[in-house]
Formats: sequence, structure tokens, C-alpha cells
Amino acid sequence: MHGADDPILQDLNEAQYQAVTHDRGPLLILAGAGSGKTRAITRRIAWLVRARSVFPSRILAVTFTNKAAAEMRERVSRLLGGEDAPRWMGTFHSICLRLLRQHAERLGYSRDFVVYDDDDTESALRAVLKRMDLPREGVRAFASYIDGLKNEGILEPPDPRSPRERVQAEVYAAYQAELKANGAMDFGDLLLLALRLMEEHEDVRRDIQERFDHVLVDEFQDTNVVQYRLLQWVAARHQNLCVVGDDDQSIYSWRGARVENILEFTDDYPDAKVVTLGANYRSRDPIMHAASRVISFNRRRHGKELSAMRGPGEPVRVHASLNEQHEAAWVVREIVSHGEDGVDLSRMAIFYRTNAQSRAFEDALRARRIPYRVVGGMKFYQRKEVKDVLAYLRLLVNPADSLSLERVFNVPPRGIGAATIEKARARIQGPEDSLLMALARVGDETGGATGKRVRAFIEMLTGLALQARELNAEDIVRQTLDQTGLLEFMNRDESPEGQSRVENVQELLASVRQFQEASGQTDLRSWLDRVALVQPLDEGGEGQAVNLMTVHAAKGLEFECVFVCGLEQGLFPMGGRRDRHAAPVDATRDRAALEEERRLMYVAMTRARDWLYLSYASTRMRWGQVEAGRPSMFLTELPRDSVRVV
DNA sequence: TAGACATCGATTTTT
DNA sequence: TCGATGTCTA
Repeated sequence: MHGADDPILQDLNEAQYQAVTHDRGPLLILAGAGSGKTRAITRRIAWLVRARSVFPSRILAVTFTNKAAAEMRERVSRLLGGEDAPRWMGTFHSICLRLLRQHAERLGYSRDFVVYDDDDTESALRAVLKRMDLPREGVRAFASYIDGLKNEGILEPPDPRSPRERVQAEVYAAYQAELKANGAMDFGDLLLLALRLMEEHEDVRRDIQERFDHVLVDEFQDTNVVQYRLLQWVAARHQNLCVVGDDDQSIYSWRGARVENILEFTDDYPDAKVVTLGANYRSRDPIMHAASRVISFNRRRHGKELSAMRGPGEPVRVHASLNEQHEAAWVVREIVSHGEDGVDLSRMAIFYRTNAQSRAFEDALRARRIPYRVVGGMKFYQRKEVKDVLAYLRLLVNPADSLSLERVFNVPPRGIGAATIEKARARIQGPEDSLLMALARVGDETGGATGKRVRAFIEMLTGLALQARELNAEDIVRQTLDQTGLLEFMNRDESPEGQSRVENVQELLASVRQFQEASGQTDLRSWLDRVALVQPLDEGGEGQAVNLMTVHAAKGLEFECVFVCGLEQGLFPMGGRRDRHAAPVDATRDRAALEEERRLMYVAMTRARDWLYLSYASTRMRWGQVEAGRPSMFLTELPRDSVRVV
């Protein structure tokens, strides 16, 4: 152990010390589960500032989730004795958004562009398909095709070699044109266009390269082509690129993540220093042993062995149930018994592969009056009523956003129907025109009640947009709720669902206020940016409650007691079912998919500190039908000596 | 144009 | 099974 009195170097093992105090040049930290990865990266940032006198503002630190960014920020500033952490610390998406806001015009976008989330993306794509007379069932396939290309950095698809490819390319182009006309970027655009900005504009690139002396990246195994290229550009001048990750925990290939980025990092940076953090301080021996065995069945990996530092403990327990209700009941019984033994509910977690599985557990926990929280799941900003309000607000900032207009023109019902909006759509003239302007013209030219309603609607929006220039974000939200009649409309609904909708809108108001106080920014656009990329923290985050979440959501967390449920073939590992439109069987792809599922299993198991339970059910309700299932193949990969069947 | 009823499809995982 | 979307009627 190093540095007895220096808090930055205190209690580091040899490998951690090497990682923290690496001076300059590329650095690859292979950090196994529970090996002190976050500790290494935060200490390193603090060390650069303190021991190497690097200005915090010259450090760029990138993570994947807002939660990780927040934790990093908090820990670094604590290490620095309350001093500010680097300003450029955040998720890839938020950092790219920041760059794009400064330079959007260079790419032919308005400075006031909005960010589309996945729901918006799907709506935009649906509109495109409709216009092209293509069946809307294709939305998902096209969406993932487009996302896949964007993740690989392809904005203009190569020459099509088949009719199918030609259609795909046309849809991509039309979709991209639609976004641009609406003044919108999707998540993929944020990364890809930021990369374009750097690659095609030398002055911008220079500026960014001059701005930072060190670049640090967390969860590097989950970077895609575009993210890696961005990092390479930013670090090109000084080569101070520090990447931290674990190839065994790469679980986002469906989002374009390339394990190769970490597996082949030393090919791109031959003089990179490689440090392996191989000591696991989290899990008891049997848990670590079992997890290591399972992951050893994967072929594409660095193949490091983790040594368990916490010593012997309880064996991993495997349990079979008749169906998902029995499974849930059994889990809850075990939770109660651990609770009686003094384990905090908040230190226990139930993991599952798909969100839909949470239901049985929620029912069982409610029945026994055990508090729980579902992490992830239905997102706050995805709720209808919240999206309605946000659509109005986006429209005020960016009148070109026709998607938002289509969402709200008749919410609450104000007597403007589909026919009127169709008329307006037909009258859009050229790329400088917009649906809103066309609707205004239709209103002016239409007599009778309809024309009057349209004019009143346009007038209300214009009035709000005018106020939006003067008022702070919170007041605009209030005015919008009031003048659009949304709040009154919701208040009229006295059902429990209606009540909760009103509460959600109140929550939204609270969140603007909080944003203004915390950030000091009061303009609407800044808040909308925030909303697009950051989900509000889970309610009662620290309270006494059992945690329910998908395995993906569990990455980076740890619990004393973990239940991994639904371990059945086809569910976990997922896959095996292939619908009729799918591509022909591809053995390599299948193998890669299975290895990713196994990494997911590894992530799940290595979250546990003291107790690990693995559970499966022999039947399970799916689409309202009882289906029989076989135990997961991962269960057969467990080492006998660390496992007990109960 | 609004609301009632029927049909259809979904369950991976997220910034 | 459930929720979202589409169709029909007043």
C-alpha cells in the first residue's frame, strides 16, 4: 500500500498506484469487476491536478451515464478538498451537445436545434415511412439500421447493391432530411455530427485539441466507432489518453459498442502503458469463483483472472420454481429472512433480463408490504403528459419542430383536427417554410369556426414565444401550462391516473426550479437540453427499499445480496426465437450474441458482495400464454464446489 | 371532429 | 395480458 498520509495516494495497491501516477502518454487500465476502477480514475484526476499541476479545466473526463458522471464529479471534488472538479466532465452525449451548440451553424443546423429522444425518432421515422408509402411495421428495423450506421460513423450509405439496400438508403436520407427540416438531432447525431465537426473543420478541431491536456474515459469497452474516433482526435496532440474498462463487461454491442476498441487498443497505441487491476475487493470467494468460471466460457476476451480478496463465504444458491409467481414468492421469503438477519433492504437487489419481469416481484413485495423501488423502467420524461408539455416548450424555442406541433395542436382538444393539419402540411413551400407557418396561413384563409380556432391557437403560441424571450424557464413553463389550458384540462380528470398526471406535471415544474437553482441557468433552451439527456434521479434514492432492475441497469452497482432471476433459455440468455423477417442464421453473429449474454450474466453475478441467488422457473406467462422453459445454459457452467441447489 | 369500440402488436437492453 | 393505434358512428 502506498501514500499513508496523502488522501490521493492512500490505500492504493501496487497496480492502482501505477495507474494513478502514470505520467504522460496513452494508458490502458484493464479493470476487473470490483477492482477499484472508479477509485483509480478519480484518484488519477485528482493526482494530475495536485501532483502535476494540471488545470482542472484542461482535463476532459467522459462517462456513459449521468450517474457515473455525477459520482465521478463528487468524488474528485472531495479528493481535491472541495475544490471544483473539472468542468468538462460528463457523458459523451452531453459533451457533444455542448460542442454542437457552439458550432451548429457550421454544419448547416440552426443554433436552436432540439434533441430528439428515441420516441421522437420513431415518430419522425413513422412520418417518413408514411410519406414514402412503406409499411409502418418496418419502423423498428429501419430505426436500428439507421442507428447502426450512425454508430459506425456513416452519414451517407455506400452505393446500394440490392433493391433492399436502395430502400434502406432512401429511408435514411429522407429521415435525415426530416430531422434537419425540423431543426432536430437524434442521439446518434449528437456523436456523429460532433465528429464531423472536428474532422471537417480544422479550426474547431485545433481549438478542441488545444483546450485539453488529458482525456480520461470510463467504461471504454462500451465505446462505439464514433466515440473512439472522437477520443482519438481530441487526444491527437498530446496522446494523454487514459481509458479504463473491462472487456468482460461489454454489454452494449446492440448500441454499437465495439469490444475491439479495448481488445486492440495497444495496436492503435503501441507505446501505451497497460495496467491490470486484478484484485477483486467486492465478492466473497464462491461468488467470484462462480462468476469467473462462467465468463471463462467466452472466447473473445483478454482472459484475465481476478483474485478474490474478501475471503470465504456462502455458496451461490440455485433455486427452481414452478412459475414466476412462485419464483417471486421465494425471492421475497429470502429477502425477509435476510432482513431479519439485519441486512438493509436497500442493500438487496433483484435482477432480471427484461423490464416486464418486474411485475411478479412488485406484486409479491406489495403483498407482504415490503418497500421497493424499480430502477429504470418507465422514464419520467417519456410519460404522455410530460411529453405534451415538453412539446409545447420545444415549439416555443424552435418553431420548425413540426413533430412537436403535430403532437400538441389538439391537446387539450380545441377543435382542430387531422383534416386541418393535413391541409397545412400540403401547403408547406420549400425547406425554409414550416408546418407552423403553413398552419398560420391556413388559419388566416379559413373562415368560420375552424379558422377562428386555428387563429386563436397560433396567437397563443406566438404570445408564449414572445414571453419566452423575457421570462425565465420556470415562468414560461407555468405560463404554458396555463395558457394552453393543459393544466386545467388535466385538473378536470379526477381519476387516480388523472391525479398522477397532474402530479407529474408538478414534478416537472419542481425540476425546472431545481435546475435553475443548481445551475444558475434560467433560459428555457438550457433546461430542455438537460431534459433531453438526463433523467431525474430516482425518487427516494437512498430510502429503505429493495432494488429492482434489469441487469443492464445494474452495471457499476454493488449489493450485499443479489437475486438473478428468470435464468431460462431464451430469456437469459435471450435469443433463440427468430421471426420470419429475420436474416438467415448467422453462426458468428449468434456466437457473438451469446457471448454478450454471458458477459451480462457475469456483470449480474459480480454485483454481489456476500450472497448470490440464481433462480429460474419451469413455466412462465408470456403474452398471456403459459410457456414452458428450460434452465439457462449458464447454470450448467457453474462450478459445483461453489454452488448449492436449494 | 370527438368518442366508443375493435384490432393489433409487443417484451431486450439506453444516451 | 395490456396498451397503443385505427375505424366507425353520431
